[in-house]
Amino acid sequence: MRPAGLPRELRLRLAGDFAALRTSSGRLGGRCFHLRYRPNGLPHARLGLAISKRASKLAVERNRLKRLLRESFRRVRDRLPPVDVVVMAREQAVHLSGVELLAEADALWRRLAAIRPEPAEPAPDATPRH
RNA sequence: GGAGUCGGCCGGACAGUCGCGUCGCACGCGAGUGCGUCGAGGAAAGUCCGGGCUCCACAGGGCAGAGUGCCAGGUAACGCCUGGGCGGUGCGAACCGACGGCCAGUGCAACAGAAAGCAAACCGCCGAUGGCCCGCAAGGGCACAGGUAAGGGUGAAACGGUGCGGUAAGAGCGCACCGCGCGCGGGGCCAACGCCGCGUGGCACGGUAAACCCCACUCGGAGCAAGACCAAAUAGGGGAACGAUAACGCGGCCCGCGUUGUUCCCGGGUAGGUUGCUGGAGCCAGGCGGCGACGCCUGGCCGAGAGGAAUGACUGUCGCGCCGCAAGGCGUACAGAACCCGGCUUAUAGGCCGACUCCACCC
RNA sequence: UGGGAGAUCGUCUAACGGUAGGACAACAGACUCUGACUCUGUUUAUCUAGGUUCGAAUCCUAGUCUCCCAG
Repeated sequence: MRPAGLPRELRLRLAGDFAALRTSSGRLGGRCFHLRYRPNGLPHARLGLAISKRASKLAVERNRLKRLLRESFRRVRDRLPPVDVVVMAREQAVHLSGVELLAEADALWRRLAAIRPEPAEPAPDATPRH
């Protein structure tokens, strides 16, 4: 796997993964992003995005946020601990330019990398909650 | 040169690095890797209409309900488009218009006003005729019966307009012209219409149907989470109700058609994959028919198909706009496909092309 | 995706097509030594743009926003 790539395996795609993050996870808050994380027992980090209509009513704005976050995650993912992380956008995010948002995301990645994950709790069973 | 109207079109370009998705090829046991290919819009938007497609019955009958509403044409269809008529706005090019029917019925019209509708008469005018009074009489007076709708005033709206005659005063009461209604003929795509001609009626049939309603036409219901296939799993558990004059499919109701147990509560279980999924009322060029919307023929082309959801990030050069003497700086719209089309509506920096109108000046 | 409902003073709500009313709140005054209560008065609104009508919160069309329902 190319080190700077972002294949689909590195994305959170199941509702159960999101549900697990909602119930038990650590949190970090930034000016325009909010993220939650938990160890996943895999050799790499995984990214999930939750950009709601609260962040912006325009689909083109929400797509821009998601693409910028994916790009940012792609560049730093091999320096991150093996956690699942879901990023939520706040309402102020849409008013910022691309470079400002990337800087904002980088600050969060650094804070996430600084946190030493607690020693390997067992991998979350993928049973989806109803 | 300035101001404007209509129609059509574009809505950044090129290069490099990293990255994502579809498809094809190659390598690899496999995970995957490499190369190539294609990868948002004119509105993809709002979801306001119309269709295709799928299932329910082959989409059937009636009632109810909803929509449309000058005429003709275009179209798969439409509430869309084109042409024409009528009305309105503008000097004009042009633009705008739910624009059928209140002599089928019912209703409404605040305030004002005499009166708001099968007409009536407040102020006014008259009082010829009848009545009363004065007078010998001629005649005069009163305004009781009565006549009148010309004038005043109210209102959004009050039963044609102007002129002449006529009269007691008046009045389509009569006449002329204008307007209006009806009929016939011509014109108009056998139409709307009322452009022209002829005849006829003294002449209201008031307004309102985006009031109920009437008339004409259209509409069966649901929606790609439609629907189809594959695999896996579970238990045909307990209770209650209805019962073939029943229940469900089926949706407001009835008929009709189809199926055979159906429904509710408690408890338990499953909701994984494939397909539908993009070649179509498709796009481009040329020719022909038509005022036009559009149609027909010939040739060429293939241009997204995701599924926690790809089409991105950065750098450089150029273009365009604004600021600045300059170096340079800033900006570069509205906005992101989700079954697919045809429309409508709304948003949109800047720019290009064509046709036409008005004003000013020059030849 | 489909279907339905709504928008009226700062807030909650009324109003056959005919001067948009009430309650709470705010402000001013009265009562009181002061405050509260009470009384009186005042201010403030029809989501936006068009249309129908003599006249529109009401009827119609388009838009904006909010809420609800089904899957």
